[in-house]
Amino acid sequence: MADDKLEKESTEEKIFEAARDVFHQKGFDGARMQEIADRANINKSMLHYYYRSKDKLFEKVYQLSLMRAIPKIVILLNKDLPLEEKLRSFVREYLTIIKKNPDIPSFIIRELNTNPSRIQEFFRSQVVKNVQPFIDQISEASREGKIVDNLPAEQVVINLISMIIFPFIGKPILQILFEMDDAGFEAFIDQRIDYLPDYVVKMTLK
Amino acid sequence: MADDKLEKESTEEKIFEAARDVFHQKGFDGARMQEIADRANINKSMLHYYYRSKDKLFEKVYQLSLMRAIPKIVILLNKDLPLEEKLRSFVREYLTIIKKNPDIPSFIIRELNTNPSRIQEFFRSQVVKNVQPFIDQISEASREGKIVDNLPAEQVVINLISMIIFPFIGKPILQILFEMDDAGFEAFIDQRIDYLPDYVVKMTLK
DNA sequence: GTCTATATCGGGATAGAC
DNA sequence: GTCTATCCCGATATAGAC
Repeated sequence: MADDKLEKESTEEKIFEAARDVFHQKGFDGARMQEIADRANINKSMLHYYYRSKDKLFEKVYQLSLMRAIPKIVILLNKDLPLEEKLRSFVREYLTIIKKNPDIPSFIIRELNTNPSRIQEFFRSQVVKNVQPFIDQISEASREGKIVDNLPAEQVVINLISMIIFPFIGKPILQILFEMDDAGFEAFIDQRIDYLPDYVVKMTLK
Repeated sequence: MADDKLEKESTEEKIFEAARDVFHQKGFDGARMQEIADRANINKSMLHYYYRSKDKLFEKVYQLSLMRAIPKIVILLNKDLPLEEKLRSFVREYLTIIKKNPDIPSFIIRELNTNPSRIQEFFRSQVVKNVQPFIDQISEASREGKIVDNLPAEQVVINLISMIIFPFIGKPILQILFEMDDAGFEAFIDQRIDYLPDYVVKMTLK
């Protein structure tokens, strides 16, 4: 999807976009250089001309995928906002970003579970320290007795992330279970964007 | 884990268990017949002697994995219980089962997202009709105004499943984010088994 | 920069001896 | 049933002409 753009677009870009699509769908192990070439409508040897190897190409793809999924969120988490407001906008923003890149979660999760080492360093260096203020803010609130059931921050955070990310990862199940087509799924996500921010606040804060 | 059993165990069983471990960790595409053979401590050609092909072996593995993860749950969902009780036990039972087979969720989700056709038929034939009564029960409750925010059944169900399954899939993220080792993760799950059943009821029913 | 041809290798699968 | 040797294909990667 996404193209049929007859506009001029460099071979390098065409390759990258094709690679992104294929890696996202099939994962590193399932991806075939030939399929990437076909989708980019170029000769297979061009892949190596521009990117040297499958590994290097993959590296580029997942770094950009992570960059696209994470930094915008992280900025939000570092702002000096009351927890309630931060929860609300975290859920809304995150859902909105993923909606635009709906195959990134399953891609990242797949690679993370299949080949952790390749990708873990990015998390450790880029994500952890930026999420820490948010975690601290929740821990603080919990100590002050403001969190439902006095849950520790880990539980609150995982509940948040679960409800935001999982629907995209579980899309195939969802579509079978509720006989949804792609349009139905999008409507389903829009509904989530609508109610989930307030819902999360309600289920988290006393 | 799980072995070092010096007891006699048939070659066929050793192969199956090794295959299960490798397929669960690496997925179909990432798995290597050689690695399975090594782990089972047998010769590679034995794999073909007993299971003909990688495809056939995989088929056996994922069918058993699904069988292990799903039927017990499904029975529960068909019982004639009040919704509140059903929610509570659904969450508790499901968490407990997955805790014993913690790598199954990411395995199933990976294959479902990577190669849907292979696995979708099972869901369609085995799962959907058995989950339907549960879905109907929730829809009914929603019509009667008993569900928080009057959420439709799809949203309720996905919220449930998300909170149950995602922590296992997201384990690598969790472990980085909260500097958890495996013991820490298990404690984290035990905590969920403890609070989540009631928590879910509270956030779902008025 | 783009193509064709080819090298190289890994991995699934089979043959056949024991 | 178990082993060794080998086949064969598919996939990454490179060489080299244009």
